[in-house]
Amino acid sequence: MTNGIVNGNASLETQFASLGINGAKSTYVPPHLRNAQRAASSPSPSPTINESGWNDPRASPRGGYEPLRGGHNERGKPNSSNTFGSPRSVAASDWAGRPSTNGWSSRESRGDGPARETPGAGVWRNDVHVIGSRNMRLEKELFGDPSDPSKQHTGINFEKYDDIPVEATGAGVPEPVTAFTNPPLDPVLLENIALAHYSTPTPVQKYSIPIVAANRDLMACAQTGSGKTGGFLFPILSASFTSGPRAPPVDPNMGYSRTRKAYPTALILAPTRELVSQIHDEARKFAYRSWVRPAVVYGGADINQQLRLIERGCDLLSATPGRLVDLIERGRISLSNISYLVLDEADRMLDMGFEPQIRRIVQGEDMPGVQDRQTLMFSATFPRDIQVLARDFLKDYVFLSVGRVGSTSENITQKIEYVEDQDKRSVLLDLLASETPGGLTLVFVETKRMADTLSDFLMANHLPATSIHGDRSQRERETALQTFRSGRTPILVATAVAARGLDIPNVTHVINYDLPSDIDDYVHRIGRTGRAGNTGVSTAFFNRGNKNIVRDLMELLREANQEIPSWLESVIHESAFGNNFRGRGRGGGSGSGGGGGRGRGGNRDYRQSSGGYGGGGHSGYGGGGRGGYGGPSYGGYGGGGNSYGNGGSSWW
DNA sequence: AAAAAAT
Repeated sequence: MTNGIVNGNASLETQFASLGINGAKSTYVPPHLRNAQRAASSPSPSPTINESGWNDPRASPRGGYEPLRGGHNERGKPNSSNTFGSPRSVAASDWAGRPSTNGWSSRESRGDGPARETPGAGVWRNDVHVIGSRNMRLEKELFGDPSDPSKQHTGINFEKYDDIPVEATGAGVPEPVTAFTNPPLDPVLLENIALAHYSTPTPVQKYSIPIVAANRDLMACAQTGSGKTGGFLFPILSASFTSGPRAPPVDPNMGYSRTRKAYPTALILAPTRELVSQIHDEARKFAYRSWVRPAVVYGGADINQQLRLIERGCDLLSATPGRLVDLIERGRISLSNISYLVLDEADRMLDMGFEPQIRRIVQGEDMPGVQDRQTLMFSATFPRDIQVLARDFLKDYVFLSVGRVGSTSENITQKIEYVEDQDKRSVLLDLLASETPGGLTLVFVETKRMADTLSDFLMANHLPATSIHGDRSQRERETALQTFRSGRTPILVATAVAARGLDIPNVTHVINYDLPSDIDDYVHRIGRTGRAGNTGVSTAFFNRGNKNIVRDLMELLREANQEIPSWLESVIHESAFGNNFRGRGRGGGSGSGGGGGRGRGGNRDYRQSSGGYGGGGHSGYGGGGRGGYGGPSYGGYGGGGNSYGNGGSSWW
């Protein structure tokens, strides 16, 4: 939810203008930064100038903060007892000799006194969670109101979820919860959950809440729309609210370094900037009124802005790997305080070549070892490289497999049209012409160039379209997303950057102008519609160039009870002989690959397969047959040679 | 083959 512009179009202009007024270069400030700054700025800001926070002397990199020597003294208190590493001299009952918990991470927690407290933000003081006062303006910004369609809450709350198959395996799986209740969740979190109008936990949440509460690690095969974000935010925030901040370590450079270092206690890694931004927005909701300060860092945005915001509080950090590594190298973020690590869309991150950065972050820096933190990993699939990552990053984890939410849900009608490449444009125009007004249409293409040319083409035809892809600037990307969300440009042409995770309410139609070559991508793409119990339509343009996906596509359509055009059947026969493009290990390409297996490892807990490493084979899952979802397509690697299919490698 | 991501 890219917010910040919800107050109207003027808001954006005003904020850019205010940047100019302050004599700064007109650096682009992404929406969430504007919000965070506003939230952090003084309680009674003068309307426009302070909106950006830049006029607040405390926001200045030089002028604002206290000198660092001597640690982070609380304003108005004697300096002597507040140095990092030296016990605080406070009443015996409270701090228990801990150093300044929460570090410098918020002014409030440094005891700035009530006058400086930010409305809507709490503090951890004297071992007590002091809840911040309510702030209606912030509440409206975070949770929206019923009249704001761009803030509708999605992906949560429907009975349909009861039908989604969930499998939890591992030693001693905690019983799932059935509701958001006080034990195990912190009351403050419950209030925020209520504000967000979430009434019932989704399957992922039902399991993840007790799993994390029991200090277990989690490997979850689940897709967005399954309430994944809440699945990790709820238990982590709940535990954080209850137990308070973890004491930051003594930094040997503290007295000399010019810069402050942030010591987040929770880290969330995700593959794309927009996704990270969206997670951060959720975190802001559920951290409301608590001592936890969410922060976010990603590339393409002004790093100095991000640094300033980090200095204002960085307890729960959402990040893309590259920018995080950068900030670690600059010595501005330490991971030594991490209690919770979340890898979201892990398979996607590996696909994108993030493994070196991720390994560096998790294993090559100062993050506590696997035994000293809790790790949650989310992935749509569970191919071998993810299994290896799970083995390295997780300890005795619970494996959770949630059925495919997007595709199996019958609220998406999937249509496949045979369209030759040269006809695609005119077919698209026809399709868009027959669109019912009020809905949003997402058009997926394979290349960035195509995204540009196609959106240009649509605009030339007087259609309100925009585009998003990785070669556009971050500013353009966010503007595109915002105008799309708000309905000002109800047609968005997108590359894979928008395929996963983005939660955009009211997308009524997903058009696969170009089909992806990977069925998982297809599933994610169509999952952008039909959310929140709404119905959605997906149309795919298929031609002979898409042979590589036809088998998986048919399987999927069948699974989802969708109509399968007869010509599609003939294409599969065309390609059945000659080039066996899938080389599906044993079975010679017959349909026995198993529903959902997709030659990629499916989403089974491999530890239960014979030959799997590490796992104590416990029972509970028969393992035979097509179990509704994620049928076993491999016989466990390690034993039996190459039955593992092509393990995610390409066939060409 | 393409996309994404630190600069």
